[in-house]
Amino acid sequence: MVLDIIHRNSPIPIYHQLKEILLKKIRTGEWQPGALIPSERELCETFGISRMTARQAITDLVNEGVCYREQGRGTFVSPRKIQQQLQHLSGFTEDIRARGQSPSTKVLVAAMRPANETTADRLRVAIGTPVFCLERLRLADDQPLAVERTHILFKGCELLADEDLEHNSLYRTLESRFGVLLVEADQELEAGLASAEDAQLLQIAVGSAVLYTRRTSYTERNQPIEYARSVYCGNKYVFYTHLKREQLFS
Amino acid sequence: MVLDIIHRNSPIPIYHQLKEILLKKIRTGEWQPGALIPSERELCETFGISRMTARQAITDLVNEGVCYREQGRGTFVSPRKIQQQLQHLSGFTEDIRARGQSPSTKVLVAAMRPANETTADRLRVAIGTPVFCLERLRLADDQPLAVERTHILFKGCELLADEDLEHNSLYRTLESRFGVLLVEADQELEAGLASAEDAQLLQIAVGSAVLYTRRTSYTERNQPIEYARSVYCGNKYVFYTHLKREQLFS
DNA sequence: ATCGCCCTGTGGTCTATACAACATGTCAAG
DNA sequence: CTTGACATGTTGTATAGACCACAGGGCGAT
Repeated sequence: MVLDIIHRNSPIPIYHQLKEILLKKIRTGEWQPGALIPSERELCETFGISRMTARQAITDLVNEGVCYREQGRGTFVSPRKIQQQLQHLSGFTEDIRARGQSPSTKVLVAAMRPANETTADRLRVAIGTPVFCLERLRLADDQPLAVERTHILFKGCELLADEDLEHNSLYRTLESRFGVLLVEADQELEAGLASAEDAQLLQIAVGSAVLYTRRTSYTERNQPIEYARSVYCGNKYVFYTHLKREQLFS
Repeated sequence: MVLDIIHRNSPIPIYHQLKEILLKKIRTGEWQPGALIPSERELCETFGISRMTARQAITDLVNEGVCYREQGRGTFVSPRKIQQQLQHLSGFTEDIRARGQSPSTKVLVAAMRPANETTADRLRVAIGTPVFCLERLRLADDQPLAVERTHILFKGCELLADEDLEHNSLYRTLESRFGVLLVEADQELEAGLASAEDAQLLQIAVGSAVLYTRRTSYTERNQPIEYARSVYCGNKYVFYTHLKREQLFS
């Protein structure tokens, strides 16, 4: 604690400096999840700042879910958490890596095709508009895990056919090679039974449990770029979500 | 504005009272999205409170996404959005109503029981700790749709046995009768096949597609209160989520 | 007409202080 | 041994005041 000091003439607000100091202790593991962090008054004393200022730093961390307070006891480091949200939009590649497995991909289809009714509706264009269709078998440790059928539409999307989408993440390719950044998505999940075609691809029995997902992804400008339908092996894939209640319209 | 007054001897904090007053103006549409709300100093003057107190109320609203600030200009009402997130934590009753169907419930079990290993782990207590177990069959338009098995633990949870949980929402009961507000949850979703027991309850064939969910719900203080396992009919229920990419730790 | 300064009002940061509410341990009275 | 009062330390709420940074309008100099 001694080496971390507050710079009073810095343009960076004191509460923000303190926040960074505390965050560092937590991220480096010096303060483990569940650990009691110094009390507000202790922080005032240590850094020579007002309690309200120390409190503001901690309040920020609490709002971000990094810490939680217990009146009369103190402030503690939150257990793990966070990170979850991001993974959902990071795609299959990152998802699998995050769980310590080795992802691989087999491209089944990668070509321009006219949009059917559902796809056209999701991407807000006319039926028959040519869109880039990508069908991929996704594997983890060489075990088939999902079939992903995605439809992409933006200016120049036909150039996706030249990309190596077996070894590169689709989302990273969109971002780095085409400057297309997907930041939001609506997703539906539904349980079902494996069809003959899906069963064969996934090497499971017809009628096995599978999870269907349908996802529409949007750019910052709220423009739909991707519509993806996927089929996941029921016994090999679990979806995680973190839900948060908003007070509005209670 | 004249009729809304702050009660100084109320046990409810002033900043919270102010927050409610502001929220009401927004919800009733008196202040439309994009509208400029009174300045912090103006609110101090109007309600006879300190600026820091007024500021705390507004800060809460900003953190909840209801308002946004612009330095040098003022504080404004946020454009819509939100709403989606809420539905996930609003529970079955609100979910079904939202889709225009009539929800009903049959309570199968409602009693205190010792926690098993999984439940104890999720609720962060010792194995065998008595928790309130609630098992309910959920129906929409009198059609069985899901079986919900939830375990709840907080001081006084045994009094839940006296509540009418067939006609009242569990979450609303927790909130209004016990002052327990669940604001966050971690949820897992997985596809599976109906077991004999679940199939009978849901009146479907054994081996039908079902969706399993496991959810741990937390209070504002990040304390786990509820651990729920549910089974949903695969062909009658679709989960919606809205995903958003977060910058955290970028 | 345009540029630039100043004034005013806004949110942003910070201090110093006070008391309330709650958790926990200590210790004396029963 | 148990109970209750008390002390201490924690976060929660609230006040009054100060100065900074920014936005925007007014107004004079050019």
